Formats: sequence, C-alpha cells, structure tokens
Amino acid sequence: MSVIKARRERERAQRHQLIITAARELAEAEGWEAVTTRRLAERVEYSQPVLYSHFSGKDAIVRAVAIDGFGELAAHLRRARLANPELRQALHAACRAYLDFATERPALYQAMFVMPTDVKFAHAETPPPLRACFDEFVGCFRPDNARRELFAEVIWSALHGIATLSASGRIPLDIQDERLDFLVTQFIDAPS
Amino acid sequence: MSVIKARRERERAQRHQLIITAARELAEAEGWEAVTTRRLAERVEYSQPVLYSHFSGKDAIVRAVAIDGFGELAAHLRRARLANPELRQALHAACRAYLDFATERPALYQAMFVMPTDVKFAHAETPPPLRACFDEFVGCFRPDNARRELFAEVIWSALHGIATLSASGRIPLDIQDERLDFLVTQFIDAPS
DNA sequence: CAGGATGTCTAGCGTTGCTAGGATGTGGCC
DNA sequence: GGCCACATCCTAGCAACGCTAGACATCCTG
Repeated sequence: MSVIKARRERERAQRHQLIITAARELAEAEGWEAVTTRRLAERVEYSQPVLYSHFSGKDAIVRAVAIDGFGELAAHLRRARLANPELRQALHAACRAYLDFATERPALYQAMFVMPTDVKFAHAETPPPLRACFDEFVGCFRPDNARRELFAEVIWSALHGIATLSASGRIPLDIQDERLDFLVTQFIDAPS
Repeated sequence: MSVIKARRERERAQRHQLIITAARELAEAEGWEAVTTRRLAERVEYSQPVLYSHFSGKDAIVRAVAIDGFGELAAHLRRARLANPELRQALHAACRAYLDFATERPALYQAMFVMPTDVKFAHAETPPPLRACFDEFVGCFRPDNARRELFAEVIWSALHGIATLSASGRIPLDIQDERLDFLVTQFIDAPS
C-alpha cells in the first residue's frame, strides 16, 4: 500500500518537473507569449487541467522556472568568480557571466527578474539559490568592506539595467564590453 | 467644404489624444493589465473599432503613451539638473528625479522602458524627447570628458535597473537613498 | 433631393487562462 | 473474489481578450 503511494508520488514529482522543463524549453524557443496552457499541456502529453493540479496557475509555473534558473545562475557566477583569484578580475568575470547568462537565456532571465513575482530578494524567505547569486557578487569585494552588500546590490542593479535595455533593443549590444569595463572600474576602487 | 474637413480633422486629433490620455490614466490607476480595448473604448465613450481607426493595435497605443512620457521625463530631468549649478549635485538631482519619476508613474515608466518597443535609443530615428532625456544625463558630466556619452548610458542603465527591481518588489525601497548616493559618488569622479 | 463617401456600431471569430462535472480505472476492505 | 470508495484524468465550456467584417446611419456633394 505504502509502496504504491510512494511510486505515485514519485511519478507525480517527475511530471511536476516535466512541466517545468517543458515550459522553459517552450519559452526559450519561442518566447513566453508562446507558452499557453494548451500548448504546454500538449507538450507534456496531458490535458490542461493536470497543469492546475500541480500549479495554482500559469504564474506559478513561471515562478517555478525562475527558481530553477537561480540555481544555474549561481553556479555560473561562482565558476566565473573562482576562476580569477584577483578581486578585480573576479568581479569582471562575474559581471560578464551575468550578462552572458541574460543574453543566452533571455526567456529564463525574464522569468527570473522581469516578470511579476512575489519572491523577495533581500529577505528571510529568499530562496537559497537566489541568495547564493547575491553572495557571489558580495564575494567580489574585500571582506573588510563594510558596505560590500550595498556594492553588490547596486552593481547587480546596474547589470540588470544593462541586460534588460539590451534585450529589448533599447541600447545597442556592440559596445557592451566598454560598458562592462567602465562599470567594473568604477566599482572596484570604491572607498569602503 | 474645406472648413468642414478641417473641423473633422481637428476633432479626430482631439479624440486621438483622448484615447492616449485615457489609456494612460487607466494604466496609472489599475496597471496595464487592466487596459483592455473594451474598457478603453468604454472610457472614451466610443465602440472598440474606433480605436483601430486611430491605432494599428493595442501596442501602438502603448507606444503613443510612452512617447508622451519621454517629453515629461525630459522636462523633469532638465529642471532637476538646472536647479544645481555644481555638476555633482546636478547629477545627483537628475538621478533622484529619474527614480522619482519611475516610482510615481510606474505604469508610464513601464510603457517607456519595459514593454516591448521598436523605438531605438541611440539611433538616428530616436524620438527627440527621448534624445533630450539622454542629453540631460550627458550634460551632468564635464564637456571635456570624451566618454561622457558612455557615462550617461551606463548610469542610465544602472538607474533603470534600480527602478525596475524596486518596482517589482525585488529590492527594498528603504535604502534607495544610500544606493543613489553611492552610485553618484562612483560615477562623478571617474577618469575621463 | 438623390448618390456616394465617411464614420460608427453591432456582432462575431479565434484564442486566452481557468474550472466544473462526468467517465475511467485502480486500491483496499469484507 | 466482489464491491465500494477514492483518486485521477479528460471533455466541454465560461468569461474575457485582441481584433475585424459587414450592416447601418449620417453627412457632404452635385
């Protein structure tokens, strides 16, 4: 009896993840406006209502995709930072990794940082992977810098601005490197 | 004959603007998701198809609202900048004015800088009011600074990041002043 | 005063997110 | 083993969306 129940819950969890990855793939391939509950249901080979037995609505699916993304971004940032022992280079690499992530996975990035969400960032209930992302930026500044959290927050905001304005075509991509160099230079030599 | 035609065109232009302001008011009051063609038509006291005789679709209405906003933002920034003769204070005031604009008119800001658009920013066909906004930031740096355009672009991006992350509740509003002070400090003393 | 152009509305199409209610099939109990 | 109860899943449909076709009315022109 309990074995069967366990198997069912396992299958259910698998399907749960299947929905998330299907939504993400569809969004990455054709953008979020193409992710309709019908198309998503067709893709996971179930009918629409099963989506609602896993998630309260479409927004919840987007949120689930976003949380997946936080983990990946944290790993990306960590790899970039640790590959450079020197702080300035580490910050530069992390920033570049961030912008690359945003341009290579635009739909995922949108779900994480643009679409309406109820995830609080600097908060007790912040999802650990998201907190890990933030900490990667904090780690690019000296430990004795009392304001390093503020530094991290502002540089993250700046990167976010650059990423979104680029993604929507509002600023050109061709001088992205210059922007990046300039940004890092301004922030790395700040008084603590 | 020509008089009648003129009157009609005048009335038509008035109604055109009426649609734009109605869309903006509705968006400011209840957010863009509440701006449906039906509600908008009801508000201007015409039927839906009239909207389509003025605009190619809902997107075009949003664009029209956005362009209205560029003019207002430029005026805001200009006022803030000119009220402070000293460059550092001028930049600080302009940045604050920008963030205030974004928080006080969130829906308008969204139409201008978040929603999909075909407006190019640094381009020959950039609408003059938008170019004027950019020039206000450029004017906060010394004329002999060869990279002032880059400075302006990056600081604008940073402000945009702060504004959008704040608006979506991703970063808390309570330390906005600290962020602003820090940002201005980092950018004003940059080597040209 | 008739004819044609212009302007506006009613009605409806296809699609969206979401849900109610019935059919199907499996698991546990006597 | 037979039956009931429960869980699972799907068909069908609702209200609202952006948008459009075609009928109706209104006004200027000759």
